[in-house]
Amino acid sequence: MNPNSCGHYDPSAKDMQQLCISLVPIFNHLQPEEMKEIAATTKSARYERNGQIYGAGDRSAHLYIVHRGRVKLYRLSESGKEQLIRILEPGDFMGELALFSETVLDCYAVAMEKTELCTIQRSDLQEILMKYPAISLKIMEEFSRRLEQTEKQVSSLTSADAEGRIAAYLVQLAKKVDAHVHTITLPMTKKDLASYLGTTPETLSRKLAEFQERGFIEQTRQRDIRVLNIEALSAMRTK
Amino acid sequence: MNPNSCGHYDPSAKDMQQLCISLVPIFNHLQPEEMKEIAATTKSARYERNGQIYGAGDRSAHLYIVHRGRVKLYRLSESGKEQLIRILEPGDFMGELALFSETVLDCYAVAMEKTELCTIQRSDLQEILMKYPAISLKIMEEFSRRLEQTEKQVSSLTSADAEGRIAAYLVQLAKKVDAHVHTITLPMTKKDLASYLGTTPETLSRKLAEFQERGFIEQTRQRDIRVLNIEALSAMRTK
DNA sequence: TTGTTACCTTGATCTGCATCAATAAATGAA
DNA sequence: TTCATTTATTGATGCAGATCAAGGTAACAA
Repeated sequence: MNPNSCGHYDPSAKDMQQLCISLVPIFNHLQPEEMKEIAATTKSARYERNGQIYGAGDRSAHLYIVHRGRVKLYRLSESGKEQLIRILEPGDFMGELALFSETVLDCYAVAMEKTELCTIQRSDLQEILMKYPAISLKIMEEFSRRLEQTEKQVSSLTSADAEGRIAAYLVQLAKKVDAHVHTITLPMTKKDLASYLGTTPETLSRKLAEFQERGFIEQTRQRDIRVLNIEALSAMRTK
Repeated sequence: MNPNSCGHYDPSAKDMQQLCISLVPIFNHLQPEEMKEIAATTKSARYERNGQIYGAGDRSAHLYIVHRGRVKLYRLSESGKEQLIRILEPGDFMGELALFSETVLDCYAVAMEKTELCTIQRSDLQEILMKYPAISLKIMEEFSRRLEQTEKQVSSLTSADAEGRIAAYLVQLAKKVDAHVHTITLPMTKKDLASYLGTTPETLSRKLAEFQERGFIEQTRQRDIRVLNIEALSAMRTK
């Protein structure tokens, strides 16, 4: 699917496009002229909240790089249930499968808020990669990070129960923020989080209530949680 | 871990090493001289059945390419249970995480049979990739394939029950072999397969027995299964 | 060959959590 | 602001499958 058919292409914002290139990790190590050259091959696209970037069944041959905003990637199961794959933040990219194999996309990409993407066409990117091999190294770095992350997700699904997975997720989030504050904000709805963790909203809700009961956490607002006892949560992975 | 400390390094088999390079998909598209150049930087290592190639906690900076034999990659859960990540066959590679990030390995690699690997050092590979950018494209292709595969595994763990996952696995195997024969051989023990599918050997055994009861399959020898009704199995994914 | 070990199978039990249902609360649009 | 829709919570119920146990079988080493 051409991004222009959903989003808005703004041909006048050349500087902004270059900015996009200079912001994302896979390109921001290049020389200014190199960036300029690449920027010339990219297009920019904007999406409103809930705007669909692509859907299952599309045949895209683009690499999408998130410049601003957030994108939700999900699959639909047989029964129509939404399974969250991951959330992309600025600097992340998607669509790479279509770049290397001639496959049909099997998941949906939707903007979670006002979002701006850079897109690069398959053929253009391949030329760029042949010319600037260092970019490939960056992309592979990102690939391996994501592969590691996804493999760990498989591990946690097979080796921990729902309670353990939820606890581990909170610990992981808490460790990212300031070590003393430990107030975290869930990056998505609890419904989506439940899907991501391989459980249901009901179970997630119950487990969080139980953690609070036991004094491990305190739920302040809708998606804000203060972690009070990170050790107890850490000790929770079972099996 | 240096492969030479576990396996046997055979410095006289230069031709064999070159052969190794010429056999794996990420290198076999190169010109003969290019292959020769790369072969000069690789080492060969042999492992006996059950020989450990590396273990969790090791700090490897090698890319391992399977030349002959099969390698089992697994993680140990908190409780010491083995979780199978994947099985590598000739042409597959592993250890790529260590090539791009300075992380400690968190899984085990063990030869399932007499196995021969090529190893390339991190620094050597990075030089090669900068010199021959086409290799990076091949590696990224493989990365994206694996990422897709792993993401699908996550999907199946969250969206299908054990019965559905087992059925889907059989279908997938059956589709790989000759369409008319439909006799498949499990590539691993049922214990490992259960781990891979996120269930227990007991459940796997029971479900296979049930499938046989219902006439969908026929279990011949230990790991041989004749698929009699692939449609019924396909229709089994639930949720 | 024999012994040893690991693997597989079947039975009985028990529990974690999905599911269905019914409010309540929050969010975004108008 | 108000209304409509999505999201979150809490209760009651049922079942798939994990776990424990024990006997049978295949694989491998000596």
